[in-house]
Parts: sequence; structure tokens; C-alpha cells
Amino acid sequence: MAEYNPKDFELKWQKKWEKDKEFEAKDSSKKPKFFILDMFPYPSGDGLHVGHPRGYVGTDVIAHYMRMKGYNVLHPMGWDAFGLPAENYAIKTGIQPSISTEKNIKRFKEQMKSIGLSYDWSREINTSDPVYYKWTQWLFLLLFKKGLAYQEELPINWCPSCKTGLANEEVVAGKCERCGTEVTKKNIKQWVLKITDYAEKLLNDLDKLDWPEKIKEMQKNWIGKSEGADIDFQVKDSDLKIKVFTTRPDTIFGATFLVLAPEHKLVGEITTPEKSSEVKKYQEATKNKMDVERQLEEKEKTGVFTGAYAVNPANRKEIPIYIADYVLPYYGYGAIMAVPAHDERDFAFAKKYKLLIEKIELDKNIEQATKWLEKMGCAKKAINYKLRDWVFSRQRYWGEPIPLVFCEKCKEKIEKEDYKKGEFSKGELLNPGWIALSEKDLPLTLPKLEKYEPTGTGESPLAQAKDWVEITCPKCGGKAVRETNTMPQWAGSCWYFIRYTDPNNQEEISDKKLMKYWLPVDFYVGGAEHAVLHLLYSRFWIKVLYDEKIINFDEPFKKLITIGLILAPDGQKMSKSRGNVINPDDIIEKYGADSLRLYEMFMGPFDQPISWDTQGILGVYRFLEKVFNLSQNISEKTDSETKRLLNKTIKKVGEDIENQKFNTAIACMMEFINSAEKISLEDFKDFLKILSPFAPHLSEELYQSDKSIFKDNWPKYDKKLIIDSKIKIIVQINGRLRDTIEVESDSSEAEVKDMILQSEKVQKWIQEKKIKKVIFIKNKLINLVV
RNA sequence: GCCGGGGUGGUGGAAUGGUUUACACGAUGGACUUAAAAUCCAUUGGGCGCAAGCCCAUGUGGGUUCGACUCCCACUCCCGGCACCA
Repeated sequence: MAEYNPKDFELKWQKKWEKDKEFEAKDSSKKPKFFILDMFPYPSGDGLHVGHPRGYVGTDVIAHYMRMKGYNVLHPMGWDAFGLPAENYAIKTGIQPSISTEKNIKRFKEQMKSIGLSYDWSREINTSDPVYYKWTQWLFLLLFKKGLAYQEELPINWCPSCKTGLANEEVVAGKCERCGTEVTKKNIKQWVLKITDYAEKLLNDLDKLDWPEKIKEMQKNWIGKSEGADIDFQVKDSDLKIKVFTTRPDTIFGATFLVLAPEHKLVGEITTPEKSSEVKKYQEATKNKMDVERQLEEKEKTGVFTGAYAVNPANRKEIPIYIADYVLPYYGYGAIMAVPAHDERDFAFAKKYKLLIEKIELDKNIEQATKWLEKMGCAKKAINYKLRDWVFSRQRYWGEPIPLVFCEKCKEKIEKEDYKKGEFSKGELLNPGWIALSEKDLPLTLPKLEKYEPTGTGESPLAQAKDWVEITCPKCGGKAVRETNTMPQWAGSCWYFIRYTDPNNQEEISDKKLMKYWLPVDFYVGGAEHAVLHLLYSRFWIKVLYDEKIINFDEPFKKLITIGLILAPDGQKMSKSRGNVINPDDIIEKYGADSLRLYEMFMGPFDQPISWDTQGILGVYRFLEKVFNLSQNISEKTDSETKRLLNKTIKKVGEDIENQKFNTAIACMMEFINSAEKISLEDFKDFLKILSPFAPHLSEELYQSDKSIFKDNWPKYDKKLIIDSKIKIIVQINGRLRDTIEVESDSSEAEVKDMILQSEKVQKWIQEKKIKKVIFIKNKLINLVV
């Protein structure tokens, strides 16, 4: 007799599906569409580990299910291929990032194919491919021209020894990952996108989304809306005003000093000469202990008096102005009115520096206080967000070049206002001298370099490519230089799902009709680590595109599910350095792709983190073996109990897939196989259909048909068959289980009561006692209260 | 500190007001085998008992209910996120 050996047929079916284009989506169809998407991976040099497929198999199960339910399914895959590791690898080996990336992609793709994932590979995209990033650049120009991009001097992590900027991941405990030198900050002109313009929409539209509450909550906190008032404080003996934001304008009478962030722009101007050196020292100290260090520190407040005073507009009292690093430069206006009687932090500061703590009787609520201050002309109702604008440039090589040039001549023209209306875009006027490339010059391709080392000035390695940098201005034909910073990895992933609808289009981001048909994404699956950055940035770009009428939807992902991380058997995160990575290739080699798929789904709830247990695979392998063995033992007719169980299983598996409860769907199929006795070929085929999304290879192999199992419809279950004729009823006395009896289904209360009163067990518990109450639930339970 | 999610056998987990522990792993015993692997059968929360059976158990304490893993209150521990946010 034949034996279950997945190697005999898994590869065969993978090739056949590919040859038959079995899973390619049709751009027009009478069927309803369903766009199901995985977050695309960064193709690292390490290949896939068993954590990756969890999400991929989950979406694959749903994709197959929806196809069999009659949907036209778009299920694509691609590569988020720009990023730092490829660049670092190039520095070490001299190998072009494009070459190492290509190699990695090949490996990832082979691995994915060996799992039998039903991707439509004809739509594969790669963010580092000029055909793709042409449109990332085009989108950036759209934002730029709209005035949503501006330049600002911002600090980056800087290693004084390597003379290079560092990504946050390269800073370990405040030190450079490579050389161990203390990391400092360096100010660099950066491109910044005005995501804050969309803060309110991004916040409100969360309500429309079918996303996990947890993710919505995280975005809400990230956006961090608070309502209050802006209040101006006049600096004493000066024209200067200091603007603060407060959520408690009603406490203004208790404001006994002001505190500015050390980075506040007015600090230099207001500081008195005798305080100047002390203030400068404090500013310098703050600069060098930002971020990591600042957070690690005890919350002991420090600060310095500037020597200046401001006037409290409510009571005209003069109050001192301090600087302190507990006031953050990027929240509100980087300045607060300190109310020590009402705020713990202000209280601690006031105590330490012996400042006035004034208790106040609140005679106004927030609303009234704001109105009163507005009337006096010193305050305005205001809303503040924690959300900050998005720093969009990177001093890196391996990313999309920013398609802008800097032209001195155009800058002068704009500054002298010597230009015609419409000559410059909004973005060009906002950033004098910066000129957008014209659309026909896109893509602006990344030049190949010989050396990828940092420049030592903090500029991108691209600055070394003189031929590339020095060009003529597309506006005036004068001398100009290119922007040498590149875009962050998020740029390509902000909009990639759009490109799947029309991946080879040279004229447009995607055909309008195709976008209208396929978008938005119906079902999106990925790691919760992208809760704020990727998912928020993407929502932002989509809202801009919607406002520009390029697309007709304003949220990219209707439904989102997050996957739980797969941990190594030791409960730790899998990583090369820990040496605990489990490679799916080994699992497939030993047990086959179907077992890998099934185990990934069976381990536990889809959205919960879980440790890998290679032993556990045996269970699903044995199950598949039993399915195979049953196929070798088909009967003429299915016995009635098996028939009933099959119908129940069809119902349960369908419902479980729709709720992403893959583990219980599999458990239910196991129960069926464990107790199936006689089964006809027709019924066995129905079972194969519900198994096929999970174990496509074995299901196809056993299906015995001239067309693919996936061309067939999902089986229907017979409602009548699901009801058992005899039903076990739970018998309780005073709510405690004392017996169970079998009755005809739908037996009435009286019938059941008569039956159980004859039972010895029940009599024993009732004895002489009187039955006070009977609780009866049809087909389930009877409870006598005595 | 704040927000979110959790605590069920030796292990992963199932059950969202009605038989706690489905399904699976592991373990123990048995069959087959020269032997091992594989496979098959049985047992597998704890306690008492020869047995029928009874009692106890879903982090802790209380409450609601005929009946609570499930709902409510308080506490506790674990995991994830955010955090000097004015």
C-alpha cells in the first residue's frame, strides 16, 4: 500500500500551479474582488526563518478560502528592498547593494515557493527597482509641490569618531555600535513632511477601521491630541513674547514662573549677560544627553535661571524665566507656564530652586477661564498634538534619491520676488532655491558608487558622486546641485499596495480603472511592530492622494490583523546572534511543506506570540498521514455518523477561517479524521476541499480530478444533518452535574423531567426534598432546584 | 506612572453564562519486533476509596446567578506599548 510521502508530489504541484497561472488575479471579473495582503518583507541576507510564514500561511488560507467562495482574489508579494544592512554589507565587501539585494530576493522567493504560497508572482514588486521608485519619487514631488515638504535643521545621532550619522538601531546604550564612542547630536538640514496637517483626520478616521483596538489605541496615543489654550507671556522690559500651550488655563493665577526648553529659540535673546555662561553650559550639557540618556536618568529636575522675567497676564505679576530639560523642545512651543501648586513636575522644580508655590482657589472652569483670557487678549483656545512632522531624509546611499536640485539663481529670484505667477510651485516658494525635477526626468536613478563609506561631513555617500551631483537647473538652466540625501525605508512601503494593481505601468502610478476596481486593501496582515510608523505614514500618504483626487478612498487598509511573533523554543526572540533560528527549509525537508503550513496555523491563536516546538510538528504530520491513509480506504457509501460529523466539520472550518481561528479549524478536522469510519469518494473530496487551504499539496494530490481543487467551490453543509437525532442532556441538581441522559432531539421540558425523575442517581439526590424550580434549556440541560 | 492584553493539566492550548481541560505534544503501560524506530491500543488535573462514587481545582479574595474560566468589585503577578506631553 502507498505511503504518505510529501516529497513525491509537493514540488510537482507547485510547478503545475505556476505553469497553469492558477493563482493569478484577473483584472476584470464578474466575481466580487478581494485584496488580501501581507506586509512585504525586507529581503535580508539570512533568508526566511519559521516566524515569517506564520502570517504568509494565514493570508494564504484566507486567499484560498475566498477563491473557493467565489471571489476574484488579489494576493501579491514583493520586496521592501532598500535599507541599511545592504549598504553596510557593501561597505564591508564592495558588493553593489543592488546585487546583494537581488541575490537575497531570489532566495526569499525560492523559500516562499517551497511553502506552496499562492501568490500572484506576475505582480511582484521591488522598492529598489527604478521602475518602482520612479513613482515613489513622483509621489514625493506631489507632496513637495503641495507644500507638504519643508527643510528644517534637526539633530541626528552623530559618532564623532566614525564621523558618520547613525540610525537609532546603531546607537546602543548611547554609544556607537561599531566603535563604542559616545554618540552626540549634530544638526543637519533635513527634509520634513507635514504629517501634522493631517493629525485630525488621522485621528478621527480611526473610527472607520476594522483594526485591533490595541493598534488604534497606539495610533491615538501617538497622535496625542490635547485641548487647551495658547497663552502669551510678555517678557519684561522687552517686545518679546513667549507663547506657551496649557491644558489648564484655569490655573493661570498659580503660574509663578516660566520654563523654556534649553533648545528654545528665544533663550539667547532673553538671557541676561551675567547668566549667559551658565545658560550656555546647561544648553551644551542637554545637547549631549538627549534621547536615551535623558530617559535613563532619574527624574531629578535640573535647570538654570535666565535672569529674565515675564509678566503673568492674569495678575500682572513678574515671574522668573528658567530653562530646564524637563520641558521638551518639540511639544507645544517648547515652553510652559509652571503651576507648582497643580503640577507635580513643576512642584518638584519649584521646591528644588526655592520658587514661589502659590495655592489658588479655582473660581473658573477651563472653558470659562479660556474665554476670560481670550477677552483680555492674551490667550487663544488651542489644540495640540504629540505627533511631530516626519523627518524624511537619510544621509544614506541605499534609498530613493530625492528628486530635487538646489539652484542659487532661482533662490535669488524667489527672494527678490522677481518671478511670474505659476512659475514656481508652492513647495518651491516654501523652500527657496529647491527646484523639483520634471516628471519626465523620473526615475532619478541611484548612481553606482565604488565606495559607500560615509563622507565624514554627515552628508550622504552620494555627495561623492560629483558627476551626478552637479547638473543644470531644470527651471532656469543655471548651475545647480542635486539633493544627496535619500528617502527613508518607509517611503517605498507607504504606497506599495497600490502598485500591485498595475505593477508595470510606465505612464501612471497605476491605471485609474484598476485602482478603482482593486483598492483599497480588504485584508492586511502583519506584525504589530508597525502599529504606528508604517501604518500611520501610509494612511497619511493615502489621505494626500485622496485630496489630490488620484484615488477614491481615504483609508488604505479596511481590515487589519496583527500576527503574534514566533519565538525560538527557548522563549527568546529568534536571532542569528543567539543561534536559535529555525529554518523552514529544514522542516520542509523533513516533514514537507503541508506539515509546516499546518503546524504554523495549529500552534496557537494567530495573534498571540508563541514558542516554536519542533516536536509539535509530529502531531500535524501524523494527521496528514491519516488523511492519506483514509484516501487508500474509500468506501461505497458514507456511514451516517461520519456524514453528520463531516457536515459539522465543514460548518466549523468555514466559520473558523472567517474568524482567523485557524488552530481550532485544524483541531476540528483532526477530530473528524480520528473518528471517520466509512467514507465515499464524493464525501472525502468535500473534506479535501476544506483541508486544501491549509494543506494544498496533499489535497490536490488526493483530489483526483482533471482540474485544480481550487477551481471548485467551497462545500456547503446540510443544516438538517448537523442536528443529532439523539442528544445528551446535562442533568443538574442545584446547578451541579449529577447525571447525563440521552433523549430525542427537541424533547420538551415535561418529557425530559419525567425521564430524569426515573433515574436512580437523580432520586438519590432529590430524596424527600421538594422541587422548587426547574431550569430547562432545550437540547442542552435540565437543572432541578430542590 | 498611564494605556492595552493576559493568568486554565507536565507543555502548547480549547471552552465567552450550562459536562473545565477539545485538539496536539510529552509521559507511563501494553501489542508488534531479534532489537530499535515507526505504528496501534490503554492511561494521563489533584485528593479519598476495593469499588460504585464523592470532594477539590481555571492567579487571590469577595459578589451577582439555579449555575461563573466566562459577568461585577478589589487585589496580585506576567507580557506588550507609551512615558518629564505642559
